[in-house]
Amino acid sequence: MTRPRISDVAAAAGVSVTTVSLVLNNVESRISADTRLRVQEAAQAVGYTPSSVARGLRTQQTRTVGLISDHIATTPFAGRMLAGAQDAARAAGHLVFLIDTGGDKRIEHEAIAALSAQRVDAMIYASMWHQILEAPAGLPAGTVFLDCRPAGGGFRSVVPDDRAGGAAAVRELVRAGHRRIAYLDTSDTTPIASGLRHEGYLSVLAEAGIPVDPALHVTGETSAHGGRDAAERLLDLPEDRRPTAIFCFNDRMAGGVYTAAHHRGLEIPRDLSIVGYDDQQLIAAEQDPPLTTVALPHYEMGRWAMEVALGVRAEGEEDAAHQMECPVIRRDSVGPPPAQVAKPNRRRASHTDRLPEAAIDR
Amino acid sequence: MTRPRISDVAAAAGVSVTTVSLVLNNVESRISADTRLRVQEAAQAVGYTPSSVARGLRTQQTRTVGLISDHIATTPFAGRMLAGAQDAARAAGHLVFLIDTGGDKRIEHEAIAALSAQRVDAMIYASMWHQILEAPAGLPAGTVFLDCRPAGGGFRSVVPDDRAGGAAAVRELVRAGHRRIAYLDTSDTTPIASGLRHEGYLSVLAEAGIPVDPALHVTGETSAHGGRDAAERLLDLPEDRRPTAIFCFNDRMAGGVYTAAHHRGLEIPRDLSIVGYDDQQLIAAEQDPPLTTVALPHYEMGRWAMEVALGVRAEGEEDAAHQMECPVIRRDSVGPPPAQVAKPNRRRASHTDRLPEAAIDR
DNA sequence: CTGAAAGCGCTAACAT
DNA sequence: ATGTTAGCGCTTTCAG
Repeated sequence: MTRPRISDVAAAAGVSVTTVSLVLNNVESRISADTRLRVQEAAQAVGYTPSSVARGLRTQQTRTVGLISDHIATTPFAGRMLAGAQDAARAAGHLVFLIDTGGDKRIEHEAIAALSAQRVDAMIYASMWHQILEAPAGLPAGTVFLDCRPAGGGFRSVVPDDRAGGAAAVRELVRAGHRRIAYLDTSDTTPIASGLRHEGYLSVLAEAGIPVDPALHVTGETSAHGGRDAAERLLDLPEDRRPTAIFCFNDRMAGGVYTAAHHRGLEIPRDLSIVGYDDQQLIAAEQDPPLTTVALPHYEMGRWAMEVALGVRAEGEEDAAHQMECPVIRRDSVGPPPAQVAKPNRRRASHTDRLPEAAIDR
Repeated sequence: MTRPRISDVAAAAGVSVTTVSLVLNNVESRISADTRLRVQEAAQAVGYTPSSVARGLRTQQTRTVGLISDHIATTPFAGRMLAGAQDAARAAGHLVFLIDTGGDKRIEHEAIAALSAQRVDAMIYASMWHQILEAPAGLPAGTVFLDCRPAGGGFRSVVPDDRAGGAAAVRELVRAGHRRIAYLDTSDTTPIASGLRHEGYLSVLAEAGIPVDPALHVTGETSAHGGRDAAERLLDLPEDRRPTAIFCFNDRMAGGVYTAAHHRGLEIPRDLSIVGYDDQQLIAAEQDPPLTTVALPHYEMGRWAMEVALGVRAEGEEDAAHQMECPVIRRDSVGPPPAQVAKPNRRRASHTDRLPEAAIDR
């Protein structure tokens, strides 16, 4: 038994294939209402489903999109990007081919070729985390970069605004009254986010008139363990130099800070406030107390990328390299700093008092 | 500028399209070596990429597969299934359409229709977690179910062997010398895995001649919090009835057990041994000490599903509903039970001594 | 060893 | 208001 085709429907309805095509595609109502009905019934009766393949060949539009990524599909990390991209694609009536290259350049090359051969209407090149990378050869012109940017430019892209995100995190802490705020950074120099968040940290300190203490910028391996080690160093500082709050490069490292704090009998947020980054559900929401963190707008970025790739969103010229806001997710790991027990410091107190709300409020 | 087609290559090489097609598809070397070379060079020169769409129309084979899932792509959970499926697809020269329905039946229905319209060569229906579900209407005959099974049968499927997995977890504990082993179960009655793992638990207890204590089977919400609460109840038991080891429904809940243990000053595994399930990297590997757990063979299941869907793996008849082994991942949360301090119990001791290794060893 | 030609299933001029 | 027909770009008989 072979699949019914349009001519079968035409025969069953006693009309031409043109008519069938016209009614099934809702083209110009130049077809009479009752032929229309007859055709629809005939199509139903024979169980007809138009072939997207034939249609694609004829129209030169496949209504498919290729999404190439290094690891996003196979990693517990950025699945929400996929969800956003998918939703946008579905809304536009497109199907998505997903290829995870695992970071293998050869596979990536093949993927681009295969996707081109499939005549996808658009292509998205996604990364697991915010980075700047060499655009692979052979990418079609309209390709949009998701969570990464091409080193040489030439493609549209969307990435999180990590600078603003870092600033928002630290501002959260400054608002709560903290003055000794550490940045527990990753020692990995690859992620561009590390530096950007640091810039955000520095800018808010400046806004709030808080002097920078280099001892409060520590780094560690990007893991709970690394976070814990780095936190130990911070908490080993003499009491007047010890931070009352720690902004962590990510939630995993923040998890390590919890461990370090618990081991010293420090209660969060009473004795120490913590802000993470990434809003990884499995970590952030399940800490005790739940971790206040900055969310990466994965879903929105995925959606944006797909929408501009498909042309349903007309992005402005200046928007070719889009930055997306990272909202802070308030949970319970931030509180006011512990009351100063010893050596109250006039200088510190006065600064806190005249903290310009306006300056830290946007 | 339009894409070059096969006739352009033919013209450039001074041969017919037949010849071009033949050499580009490596068909029967009835083509002379030098025409072959000329054609290849011409193809290269004009930048020719065969259209999979046209080829698909002609051959009625698209070399594409549809993968419909509820949530696997957008959840931090089972991405490895995708990786396995992808790798198998790539090995077979197929591209995969991925559709996440978010559990929405209407979207699922549209997805099946869209994929059929695309004339995919095969289809996989995947679930985020092991369950038995009603097969949606319209699924093509050869569809294979991944991490789930159709209630009525009729489709091939692959799921983890949760019964054996539960048994392996508990055996791990029995081997370490434990006799008072709790099963910290989920209170959610949906997951079929819960009951299967319980069966495994019971069977190993029986094997080892350990009497079942109903007080040692507790349930909680499927989260760190739920795990913690349930663990509290277990640890509140009078000393002689308290478990020395806890097998948890999953790693998240096991994380809660760590918290409960720490709060009481219990050290793992010195005072309490723990085994989880799922091997979620973000949780299991980052616990302190790292959690011994049972891994779900996501990658292998994804691979298996794709291979049978594509027919590269000839599964036996009896294998239509395949069960895949869940390996235990040994880390550092299991140790011998704490030395009995009070009321040494002759019965208990004698049992431990004559524990039949053979019985618990397979 | 190579080429001509039919046809995969559809859409869209162009007729009528 | 509806039908005829020419392709979309390829593979594959069937002839030479």
